[in-house]
Amino acid sequence: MLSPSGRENPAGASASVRTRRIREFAREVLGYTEFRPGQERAMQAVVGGRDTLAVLPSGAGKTAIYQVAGQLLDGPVLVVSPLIALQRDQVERLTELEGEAGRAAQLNSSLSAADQREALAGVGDGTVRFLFLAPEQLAKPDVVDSIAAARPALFVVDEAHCVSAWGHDFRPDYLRLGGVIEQLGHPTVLALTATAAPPVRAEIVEQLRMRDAEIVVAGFDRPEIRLEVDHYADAHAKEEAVLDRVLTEIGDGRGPGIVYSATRKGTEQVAGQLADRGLRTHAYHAGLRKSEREATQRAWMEDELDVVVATTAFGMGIDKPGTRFVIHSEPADSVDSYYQEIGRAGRDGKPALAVLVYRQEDLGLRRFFAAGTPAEEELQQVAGLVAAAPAAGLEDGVDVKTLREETGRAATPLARDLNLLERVSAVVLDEDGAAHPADDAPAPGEAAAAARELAEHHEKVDQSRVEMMRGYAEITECRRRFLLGYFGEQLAEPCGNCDNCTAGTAYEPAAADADAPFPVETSVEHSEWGPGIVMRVEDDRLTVLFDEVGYKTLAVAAVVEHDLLHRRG
DNA sequence: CGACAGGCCGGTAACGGCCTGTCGGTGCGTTACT
Repeated sequence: MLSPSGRENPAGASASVRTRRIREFAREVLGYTEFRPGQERAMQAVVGGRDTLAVLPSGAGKTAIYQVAGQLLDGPVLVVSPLIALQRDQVERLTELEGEAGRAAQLNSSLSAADQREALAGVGDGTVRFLFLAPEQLAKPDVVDSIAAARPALFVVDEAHCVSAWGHDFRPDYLRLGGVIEQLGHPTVLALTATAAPPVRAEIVEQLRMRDAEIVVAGFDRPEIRLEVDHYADAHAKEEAVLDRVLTEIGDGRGPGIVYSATRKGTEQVAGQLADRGLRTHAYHAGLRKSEREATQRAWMEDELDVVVATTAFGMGIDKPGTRFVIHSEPADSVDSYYQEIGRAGRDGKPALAVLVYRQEDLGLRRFFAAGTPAEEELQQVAGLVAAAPAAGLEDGVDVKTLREETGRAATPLARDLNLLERVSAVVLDEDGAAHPADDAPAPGEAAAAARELAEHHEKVDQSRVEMMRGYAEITECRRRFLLGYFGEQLAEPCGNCDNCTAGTAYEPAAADADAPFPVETSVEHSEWGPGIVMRVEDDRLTVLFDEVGYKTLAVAAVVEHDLLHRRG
């Protein structure tokens, strides 16, 4: 079967023909002699036209999936990528294969208007096979129109956990990708990420409106990373401990490494103190000049630094296989983030170390960031102003600037309010970011109540994710077992490579038994919190992930005595 | 939620203690100005 371009169309071909074509292409063009776990299955699914979510560890060749699939499908491939720097790297990598895999281009605001037009024209005339862009580009109707006209074959969302982590307020265009995919006629969707717990996977599938999604999950375990948590009650003692751990590792010749701090100020303090002690180090956070950040990143990649002390700004797209340790001076906002961050150590497969230097109070900042359900009156005021706009003669809608003048509030919370109102179908945002009342919009009071409820739901889930981070820090059992369980994988034996295994506490409790009333992965229903899935069973406690309220830990005795949970399904 | 800075109080003055307010993370794009 030949497609109009004269290319064999594997979507219509049999599975065995697809397999042959995938293997040939991977060998000839990419030089693959064998696939890494999950890779070929994901390629199969995508080439067969199936929406696919692939959760594969870093370095497992996620890029190769769309390179191969993109070559075997008939039409351009869009790759949504969160950072312009990442897009640039990917384009460079693909350009090395140009001719075989097809030309790659990027579309973003760092290009001149002429270059942006050229990239879109290239997609239209078939000379550009891979187009890399940020979700914000797809908020522009003319961009979507010209891409739609080129009939894309594949829509890739790289670093797809950003949909759930950033979409709700920080980069709302991530949540609009589902609608964009529909506008493009629903090309095959491929979502890629290295770290996503089951609820994050579910959210990615839902937000991107993936149909009958094939979910490929491969090997979460990183046994080469030793896991440790050091507990401190005193802030000063904790700071000293961070410095000591770094100095010990570097002093013993195990380096280089990354220190993560929750605040910009924290990164500068720690970097300053490490520099005073003779280490080659730099702070890295989003408040530094671009040139400074690039210099630090380059020095890090070229082995000129012992340690980078960074906020979460450092990491995505930075792949340094010889990173020997990752030390956290504060807990991450979720186990998902934490695993992503420590996963930057030991990518060469050699032993590496992940230490969380933990103080319970440090979770406060994470709780603060997870909070932020706006007051209903605030939402109602915004909804009211938008609803009144047409009658007030504001035909171009209400923009954030106008709202600031009317309400006296800051732009960020107002943008968040508008996003919430948009998601409860009260408001429509146009390409300029101005708000218009939706058709059949609910009354402002009703809209505000619905929006508040939605925000509250997210807040509960986010807070429960912080609680799971606390759980990781405070368990006495095998830490790897906890981490893998969080991602839905069960480890049969304690790992032997975490502090609790070394101390022996990991072996003490009777391991989660099959005769527990609700074993791991049981579907349950709670009278107040609704349906959920048992994620963890300890001696006397159960952790359940509820659809509506996130993770909850329940005492087994209370569950039995008050008949709190029922099996489902 | 918690750390920290600044102001205020107290029948000495200097400084310790309390209260109050502010701030804290991630990046795209656009625009104004060098």
